Amino acid sequence: MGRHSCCYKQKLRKGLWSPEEDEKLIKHITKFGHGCWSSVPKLAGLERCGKSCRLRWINYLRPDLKRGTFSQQEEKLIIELHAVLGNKWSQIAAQLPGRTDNEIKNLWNSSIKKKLRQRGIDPNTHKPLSEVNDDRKDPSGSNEKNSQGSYSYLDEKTEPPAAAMASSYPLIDNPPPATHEFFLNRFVTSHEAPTKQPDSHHLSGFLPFSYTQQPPPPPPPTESSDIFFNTDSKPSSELITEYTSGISNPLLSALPRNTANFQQQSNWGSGNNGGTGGFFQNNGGYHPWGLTDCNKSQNQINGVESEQDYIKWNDQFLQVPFLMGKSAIESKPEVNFGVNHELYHGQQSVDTYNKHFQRISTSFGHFS
DNA sequence: AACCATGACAACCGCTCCGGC
DNA sequence: TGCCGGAGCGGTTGTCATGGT
Repeated sequence: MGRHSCCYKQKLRKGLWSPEEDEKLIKHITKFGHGCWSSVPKLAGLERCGKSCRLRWINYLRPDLKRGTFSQQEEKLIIELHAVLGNKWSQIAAQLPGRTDNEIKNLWNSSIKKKLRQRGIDPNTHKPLSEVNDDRKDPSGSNEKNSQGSYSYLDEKTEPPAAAMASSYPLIDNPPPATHEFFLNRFVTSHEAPTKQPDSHHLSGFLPFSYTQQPPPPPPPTESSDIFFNTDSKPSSELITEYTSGISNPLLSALPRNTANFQQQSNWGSGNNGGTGGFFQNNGGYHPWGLTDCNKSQNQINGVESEQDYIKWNDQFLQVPFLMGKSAIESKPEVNFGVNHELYHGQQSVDTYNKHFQRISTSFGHFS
């Protein structure tokens, strides 16, 4: 327990990642996928533990991350999800495409908590502070609605929704009785009826998506992923220049922010990339992060894999078309995993489905 | 200009879970 | 069945930027 076993083996770097380390990690994962995280540092030439590499990739380098400040809608959603799920940051993050659990957790702790308290809401229980403090009975009568007849956590004239969550959820149309019990029931139900016609395009494992007004998730690829999946991509050096010189390409703005800061503070991006293939080295269209398996031979991972193997590998990647873009979905509709239950091979239990979804969404980030 | 407080965010740590053997 | 190692999660700490005094 405790520190990851790989960390004991050698002196490993800790602390902030340098641009050079980032580049090594990105290059390795875009080319080979991460496979076993414990093997990544060695293969990528990093003096880091695998755990650190994983964290850096998932929370920062992954191309499908949505950078930038959270929108008010996102904040609302986080609050609503937190009311249901508690500090299950990874599950909350799963409902916010492009956001990481760490990011959400930080936002919660640094900002949202405070906002809620200012509004008189206890961030832990989502009940009025007064109710939490003196445990008053029947607090519902004291709650007031806003002009729209609903509660809003983020509006200035906000009243706590704890007792009236049903009417508070802005995303919910004709809501059921709110409360954790409802959601828990919903959760159970979703697992009990694997063959049931999905009532929306959303996964039903966590939330009552049938009540949401959210449109079905669009055929995935995020803008940022297009950078990597683009088969006629620009030379990497050009991309780097474009990115580091003012983010002229909107697609590139989705990339980590402080790499640009690093650029200011170091010579990263100045052309001295150590003679490597460049930051965004293209791999013929598809990049297999997250889908390697630990059985892949070291030789293959070390860059001597055959073309055929690589094609197979890309084929495997195509099994997750929602990450690949519309064309991938159209070409393989039968494996339209992640869109609804029926299309997920129809036969598999929802448990399996959810499990796979969890795994893949974790590995790849989240579809949007 | 120097110091301090605060906030945002990146990263680490400790732990649990899970699959393979 | 128990052990082990890898992956992942949530809590916490560290670092840096910024604003106020």
